[in-house]
Amino acid sequence: MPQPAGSQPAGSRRAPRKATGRPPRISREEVVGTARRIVDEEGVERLTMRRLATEIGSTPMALYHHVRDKEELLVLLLDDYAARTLRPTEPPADPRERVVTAAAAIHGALAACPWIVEVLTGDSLMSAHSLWFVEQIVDGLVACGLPPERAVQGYRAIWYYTAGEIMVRATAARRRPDDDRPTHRQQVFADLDQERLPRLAQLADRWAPLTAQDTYRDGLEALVDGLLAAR
Amino acid sequence: MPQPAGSQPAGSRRAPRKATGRPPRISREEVVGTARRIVDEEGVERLTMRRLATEIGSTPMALYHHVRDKEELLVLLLDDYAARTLRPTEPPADPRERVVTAAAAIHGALAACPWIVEVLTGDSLMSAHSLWFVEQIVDGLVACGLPPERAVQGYRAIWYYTAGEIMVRATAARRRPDDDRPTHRQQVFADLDQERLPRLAQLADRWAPLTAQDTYRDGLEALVDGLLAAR
DNA sequence: GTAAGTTTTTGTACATGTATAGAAAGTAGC
DNA sequence: GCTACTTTCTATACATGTACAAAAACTTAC
Repeated sequence: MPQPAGSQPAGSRRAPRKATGRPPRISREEVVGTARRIVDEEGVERLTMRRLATEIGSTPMALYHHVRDKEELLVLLLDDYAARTLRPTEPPADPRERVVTAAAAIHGALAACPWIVEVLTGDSLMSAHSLWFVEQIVDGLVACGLPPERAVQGYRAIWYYTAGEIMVRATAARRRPDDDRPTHRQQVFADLDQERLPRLAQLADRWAPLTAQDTYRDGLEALVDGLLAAR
Repeated sequence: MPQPAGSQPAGSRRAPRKATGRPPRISREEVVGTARRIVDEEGVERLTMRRLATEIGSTPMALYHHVRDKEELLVLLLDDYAARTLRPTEPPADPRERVVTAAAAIHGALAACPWIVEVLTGDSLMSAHSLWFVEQIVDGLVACGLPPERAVQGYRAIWYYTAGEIMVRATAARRRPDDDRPTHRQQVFADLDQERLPRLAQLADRWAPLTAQDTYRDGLEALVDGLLAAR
């Protein structure tokens, strides 16, 4: 089982006895750093394992001793990105405001980083560098009077909402520009059954501009208010 | 420009003059139907274009005259699935209940269909067969007193929340069973900074069971209540 | 009949992620 | 020195989606 290097056996902190085995020529940091440069300069779609290997001066399969697979590499990139952009700020005094502000901060960071959808998994947000914001959300909900279990549930709801918004947004943006075929939505709205779906038919022409608006914050506040209202 | 066959020129309804060009040996329906069978029997990961082609008795590239690419094929599959499982039912009288019921119906159908995450795009839900439920949601929100624009916003928020939940759920389930490395979450929770993140540290051991619970409906109701509360 | 035009099908080729096997480069024990 | 062991790296191979070009099978115009 190839142990993904990087974290040396945490047991013996001192006495760093000489490592055994062939000495590495590349490091995980070098892999992630170079990958970051490629993504920054040319976009995530140009990041291939072969490209990354030649850029580093190695071979594709050598990378796999430092990252488990490409997905893990992308998660590391996301974490790296979060570490650089998500800076804790002075939290507002009002606990509800603390929740909203922290969620909006996470959302803003992710929205500015359009390629993450490929890694937007359940655990993605749990990177060490975003935990402070999670803490703000959970703690804010508790401070508003929710019992801890409900606060965790509330955090999860907020995360679902946030991740879903990011995903839909990114998918819409990923549309190839030279894609001249009509959108699925356009297609469907074209022949609406006025009898069966009167409300949608009535809103058909206003649908596109309405869905183009950024209403993340409105929905977020509604969700938080709903969570805080005792049921 | 290869016109994706299937919809013949809608202009001349009558006088179905003989089609020109080489007559097709396979149809879009056959492609989708066979794909559905493969997915049903062996799972979506076994659905490859080559496999599908040989199953039909054709060649991989021939498929591309009936579907634009594999993603479109998956969207067609999802639509087909929705058509079979999403049956309109008698909507509740209470408009708020109508909203919640319709959203839960969509969520239930998607949750039972674990492979859709690969297609869970912005437009995916806009398939013709799910529009009735969208109508229920929008109409219910309007009936609760929201102006139409706010109702559309509300529908979008509900969809973000729902899609996010499905995505996170599916990603968690996709974990390969023989994956013995610790989850990212476990990793992170292992060394929590008690000083900086007291709330999370306090909840660390309860986190896993809490996030295993299905709380979709609670969050949905909170969201709907928040949307309905005039701000 | 033949020629032109259109649509579908086929064959070949490429880029990609990554599995697998073995070579290379070091340390420790003798 | 030599052998055993460990870790890292290299070479080769495969499955996949799909781009591209050419062939095949029709209809229509002459």
